[in-house]
Amino acid sequence: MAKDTVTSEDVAKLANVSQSAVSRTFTPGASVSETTRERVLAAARELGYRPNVLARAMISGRSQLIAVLVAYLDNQFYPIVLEQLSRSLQQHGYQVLLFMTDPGNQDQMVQKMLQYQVDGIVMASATMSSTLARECAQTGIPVVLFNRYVPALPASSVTSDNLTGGQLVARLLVKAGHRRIAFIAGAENSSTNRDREAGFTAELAALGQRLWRRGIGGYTFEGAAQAARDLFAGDVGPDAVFVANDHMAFAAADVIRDELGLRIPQDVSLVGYDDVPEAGWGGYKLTTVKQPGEQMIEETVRILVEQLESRKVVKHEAILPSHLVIRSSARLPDAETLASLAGPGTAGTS
Amino acid sequence: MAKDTVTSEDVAKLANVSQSAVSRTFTPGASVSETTRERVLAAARELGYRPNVLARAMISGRSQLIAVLVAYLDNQFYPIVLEQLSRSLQQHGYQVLLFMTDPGNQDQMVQKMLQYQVDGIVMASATMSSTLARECAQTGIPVVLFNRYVPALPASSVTSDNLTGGQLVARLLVKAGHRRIAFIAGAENSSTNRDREAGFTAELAALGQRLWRRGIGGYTFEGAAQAARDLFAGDVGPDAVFVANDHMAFAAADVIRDELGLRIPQDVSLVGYDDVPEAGWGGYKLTTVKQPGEQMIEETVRILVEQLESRKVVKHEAILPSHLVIRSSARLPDAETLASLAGPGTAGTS
DNA sequence: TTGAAAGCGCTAACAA
DNA sequence: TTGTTAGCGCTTTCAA
Repeated sequence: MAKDTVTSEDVAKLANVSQSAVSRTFTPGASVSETTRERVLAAARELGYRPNVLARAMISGRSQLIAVLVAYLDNQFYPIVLEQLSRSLQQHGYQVLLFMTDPGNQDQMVQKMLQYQVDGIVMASATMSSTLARECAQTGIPVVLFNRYVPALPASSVTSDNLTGGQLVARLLVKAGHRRIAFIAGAENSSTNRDREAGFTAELAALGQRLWRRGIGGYTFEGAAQAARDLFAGDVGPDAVFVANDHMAFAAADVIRDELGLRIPQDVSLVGYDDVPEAGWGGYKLTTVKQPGEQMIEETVRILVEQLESRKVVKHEAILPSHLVIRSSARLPDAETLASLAGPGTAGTS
Repeated sequence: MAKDTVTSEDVAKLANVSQSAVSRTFTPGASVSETTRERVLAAARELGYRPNVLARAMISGRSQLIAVLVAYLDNQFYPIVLEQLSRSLQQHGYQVLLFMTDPGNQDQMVQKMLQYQVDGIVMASATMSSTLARECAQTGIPVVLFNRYVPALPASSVTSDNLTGGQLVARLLVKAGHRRIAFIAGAENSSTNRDREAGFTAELAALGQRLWRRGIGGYTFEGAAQAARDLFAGDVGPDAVFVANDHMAFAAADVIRDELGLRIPQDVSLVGYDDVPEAGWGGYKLTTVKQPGEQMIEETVRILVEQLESRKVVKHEAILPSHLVIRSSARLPDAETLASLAGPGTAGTS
C-alpha cells in the first residue's frame, strides 16, 4: 500500500481521458463509448490499476461487505455453513467479514461491524441482544439470524423445523420400544434447543411417556460427556438418549461405549441432530435429524441479496423442513413405522 | 446505511468543537484535553456516532483488514485455525476478510483482496502462483503462507516440521514390526505432503525398508477412501498405513474396518497427521502426529503484526516442532523405542 | 458520450 | 491543545 497506489487519475492521464471516464469504465452499466473504454482498459492494464473498493464504498454507501458472526467453529455444522455462505456471497459480489464472538463482547462486535459499514449481517450460532438488533434495523442494515429464531427481534431468520425434528425422534425412540428415554440439552437459551426439546417432549407425552431423565451439555463436547456420565450414574441408566446436536452426541457415544462399556444400539440407542459429516462416518454411524444446511444458506443469501438490491429491509422468516437420517446408532421400530417416519431420501446416507 | 449516518461533523457541532477534535478523540494517542474529550464523547454517545473505518482507511492507508484465503473447511484442522486466527487478529485490532478459493479463480481472488486494500494476507490450505505473490510483495503487503512453504516466493511461511513428523511415523511403524507399509498421499503438489512423505520414506530406507505401496487421496475424504480400497485390492494387503492427514485417515479407517472387516490395529496399523479433535474421539483413537496449530497461529500473527507495525516486509520462515501422539490405532513398539519416539506430552491426549 | 466539479467522512499537517 | 486546511480515491450530478 506504499507507493504503488495507481489511481484512476493516473490511468486517465495515460489514456488521455478524464478521470470520470475511468470511473465509468469500471462501473457496470455506465455510459462509455467502446473506444474510450478500450483505451482506459489498456492504460489500466499497463499500470496495474485496481479500483479502490473502499473509496467506492464511501461514496456509494455500499461496501459489499457482509458481516458473519459465529461463536465457535468446532462443531462441524458451522464451518460447512461458513464455507458455503462465503462462496455463495462471493458469487454475488460480496465478501465475508468474519467475526468470532465472545460471550462478553457482543456489543463491541456489532459496533465494529457497523464501523466497517457492512451491507448486511448474518448471525450464526450467536445470540444478539434486542438492543443491538434494533440498532442495526435503525441503520437499515438487513440482519439474518441463521439457525436462530427470536420473534421479538426486527431481524429475518432462517431455521429448520426443529419442532418436527424433535417429534420425529420421539416417535422413533418410543416405537422402537424404549421406555427410559433421556435428553441431553444444548444451550438452554437457544431457540434450536428449545424447539427440539419442545417437539421431543410433546411427542413423548402424546405417546404416553415422559422424559426419563435430562442432562445439559451446553452444545459443547465436554459438557455433553459430563452430562452423559451423570445420566448413567444411577443403578439403572437410560435405554435411549436423544442429544440436541451431533457434536454432543459424539461425546455421549464415547462415554457410553468407552467409559461405560455399553453397546450402541444394543444397550442404548443414541440419536443426534444436524447430520454433520462425521455422523456418517464409520466410527459413529449416527442416526440423526438432518438440517438442510445448503437450503438454509441459499435462503439466507436470497433474503440478504434481495433486500440489498431493493434497499428495503423486510423481516422474513424461513423454516425449512428437516428429516430423519436413519443409520445404526438407534434401535429400529417395525418397518411400517419406520417408513412413516422416513422423510425424503432417508436411506442411510453415508 | 440510509439516513442514519452520524458524522464527526455532527458530533463536532453538538459538542461545540472542531471536527478535528472529534477525530482526535477517537484516535488513540492524539492530543486532546480531558474536557473536550469528554464533551465529544458525550455528544457522540447522544448521537450514536460510530467512526467510519472506511474513511479512516482511505486516508491512513490502513484498512485493518487481513485477507485469509482458505480452500476448504471440511478438514477440521482449518476451521480451528480460522477460529483462533480470527480471534487473535481481532485482539490486535484487525478483522478477517474471508476468501474461499476455487482452484480456478485464484488470480481474481487476489485482485479482490488488493481492491479491498487489505493490510495483510494469510494463505491457508491454498496455493499461490508466484506471479501473485510477487504482485503482493510489490504493493508492500505482508503475506504469510500458513502450513505451506514455497522457497521461491517472496512470502513468509509458518509450517511445522513435517519432515521429522514423517520420520517419526516411519520409525514407529518399523519398530513395531511392520513389513508391508503403505502410504496414502495428500495433494501431490503440496509442501506438507512432500515433506511428510520425504521424511517417511527416507527413514524407512534408513531402517532398511521401502514403501510397500502408495496411494493418492488428494487430501479429500472420498479420495482417501478409494485409495485405501486400492491399497488392499491384491491378495495381500499392507499391514500398516500412514495417511498424510487425519481427515483422510478417518476415511481409511472406515474402509479398513467396515468394508474390509479388518481390525485396527490388530490386523493393520493406521497413523494420521495433524491431530485434529476427531483423532482423539473414541470412534477412531487415531495415533497421529500433532501439528502445533496454536503456536503456528501465534507465530503467524506475530509475523504479520510486526511487519504491519514496522511497515517493513521481511520474509520470515518459521518451522515449529511436531510430535507423535500415541493412541491406539497403531501397534506399539517396545517401551524403550516408544519412549525415544515420544515428544513432549505424548501421553495419549484425548 | 464526455469532462468539470462537488463531495463521501475522515486524518494529518500546519498554524495559531 | 486547538482549529483550519488539504486532500485520500472514487462516484455522481450537471453542462457541454
